[in-house]
Amino acid sequence: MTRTSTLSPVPPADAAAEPTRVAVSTVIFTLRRLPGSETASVALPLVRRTRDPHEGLWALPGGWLDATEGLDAAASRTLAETTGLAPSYLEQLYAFGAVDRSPSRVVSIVYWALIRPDEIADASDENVQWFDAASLPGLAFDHNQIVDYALWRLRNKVGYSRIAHGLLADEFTLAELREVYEAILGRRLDPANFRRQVENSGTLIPTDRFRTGSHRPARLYRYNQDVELADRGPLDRRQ
Amino acid sequence: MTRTSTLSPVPPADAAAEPTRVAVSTVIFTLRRLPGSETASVALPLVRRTRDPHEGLWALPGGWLDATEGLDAAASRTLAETTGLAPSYLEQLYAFGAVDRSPSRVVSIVYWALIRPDEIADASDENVQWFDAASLPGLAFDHNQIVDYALWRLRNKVGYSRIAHGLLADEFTLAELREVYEAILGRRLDPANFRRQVENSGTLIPTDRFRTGSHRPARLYRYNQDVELADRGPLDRRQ
DNA sequence: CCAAAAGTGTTTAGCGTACACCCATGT
DNA sequence: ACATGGGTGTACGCTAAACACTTTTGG
Repeated sequence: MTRTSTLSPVPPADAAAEPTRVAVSTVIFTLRRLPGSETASVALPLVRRTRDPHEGLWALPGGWLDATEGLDAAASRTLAETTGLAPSYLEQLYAFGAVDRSPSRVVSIVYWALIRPDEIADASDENVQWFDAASLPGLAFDHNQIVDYALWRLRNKVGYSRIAHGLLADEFTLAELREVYEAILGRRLDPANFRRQVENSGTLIPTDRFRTGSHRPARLYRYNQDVELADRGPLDRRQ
Repeated sequence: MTRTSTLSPVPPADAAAEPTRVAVSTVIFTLRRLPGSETASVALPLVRRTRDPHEGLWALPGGWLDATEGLDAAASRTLAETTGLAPSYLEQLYAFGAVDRSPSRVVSIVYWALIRPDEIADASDENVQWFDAASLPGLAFDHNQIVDYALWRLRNKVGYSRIAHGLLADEFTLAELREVYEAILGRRLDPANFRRQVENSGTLIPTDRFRTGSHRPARLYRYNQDVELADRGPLDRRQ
């Protein structure tokens, strides 16, 4: 038998009868401080489905891939169309393609994203609602599984990458940065050790300004733009 | 404006005129010792394209996603059909979907895989050929970029995961395991320190048997099946 | 003055690296 | 016997963690 590349120009005709469609969804995280809570927690927006399948259930924001746009662009577009949000960080998470994950055959390219709390326009839209990541309802499709995986990736990546900055404004105190880490990791960090670690990492630039208001003023820091925020997949890899 | 999930049951009609197709490809690595070389090196099989686009160029093994199979199954199937290989480790790498990566619109779900050298049946197939990963020719589509990314992921993952075992037989000496690491990382490792690290990791079980043949016999080890080989994405995550 | 957060210093434990050294086998 | 890889011991340097301590503000 002589084997050749099966990537023929056109797939078999029978497959074209009910083609597999490509959707793009995004798990977008932010931090918020629940009223009466001491600590911040991870939250994400969900969109109520207005059609079958799973009409009425909450689902990840997303939509169909357009023929004229790349995957990243599709993620940004569908996220904006469904929620009005524009993430400060966006990275591909995983492609989900189990046969039974939807009544029709759908392959979903899922992204995960971060957004700063100050960039969230509180849209008075009853079909978009923010949920605490730790206590989600039953979602449409396999979206609970997807969110769990995105959370795992977030917690994992915060350990070796600078992504926590995607949740903060341009200038921030070390306490604010530490709060981000604590919310994502779900545990308290030693302020003294945290300071040294982040100072020695070379990713922060101290400014001359201070955050005042209570107790001793805290110095404000900026990102060091020379350092990559995080690996964003193969596409912006320089070589 | 009231936003809703754009995941309507059917995509727009104009998009169906020239539908986006889903392909699956695999970067499958093994180790081989080139004749006359002291060290092993990473190698991968490529398939010669027998049709346009890029007829005559070498490409990653792959094929179209079938409507009745999941993504993982499609990767295994297309890999077997094009090369006859069955990997010992298989993990999703990335979804590539740039508009201009192929003349027609194709989203490729790319996997990366490992196979043990002893599992490679040397097929006398002129359309499948093994290449040294460090010196590839110009490949079809964006496949050079994809291989580079897969190599980066391999090198990265070998640092915190047990995937190196996917390139070895059931029983192996520490020198053989070390050789795998050295080939992937591209640098020599201290035998003494390597031994301690891997022994303390708890992933190896010493057997009573030894590899003899030259100099002092070396103890053979087995995998500890209780320890996960590596994270294989969200699908076999237990919670 | 006091509370509380900002910021500094010090000690300890663990781990990776480098490297000296002994052990066991084939030739 | 000796060369060679298998295997052990040890010292050094870096970093994370724990925690005592000083500084600076608001009230």
